[in-house]
Amino acid sequence: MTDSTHWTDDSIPFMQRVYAVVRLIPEGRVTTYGRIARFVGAGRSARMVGFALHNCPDDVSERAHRVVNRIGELSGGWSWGHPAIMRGLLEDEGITFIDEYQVNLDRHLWDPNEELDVDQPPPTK
DNA sequence: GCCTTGACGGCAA
DNA sequence: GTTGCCGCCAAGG
Repeated sequence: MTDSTHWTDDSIPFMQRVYAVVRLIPEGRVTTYGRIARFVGAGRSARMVGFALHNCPDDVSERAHRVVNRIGELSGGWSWGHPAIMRGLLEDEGITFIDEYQVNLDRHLWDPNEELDVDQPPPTK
């Protein structure tokens, strides 16, 4: 395939790659910033992932609550106004928590590196 | 145009 | 095993 658009395509803005991954997060699953960063070829730039989501469009914001840090904690829960809102959304999707604001990654972790293929181009919305 | 901050992660001490 | 620092890249002041 002569796909000019793949996950590690340099012609695609980093933030846009992050948005694409977030949009593909299945309902009832969670992922981490580091996993996404590594998948898009950002390596250790997990910080950018969070920063990208801070300026994300509304459609991505709808799925951003499924993105947590490496320990499954609701890092910037206050970005939605209150972490309880985020927790409620996750619980409604069937996500279980090992703590008040810490999800059970061992049970719901969705790793793009495992579930997706770099050769499979994003929707490129 | 330069410096600081930022939804984090990994490694070193 | 825990705490702290540095690194990553981008955007705002």
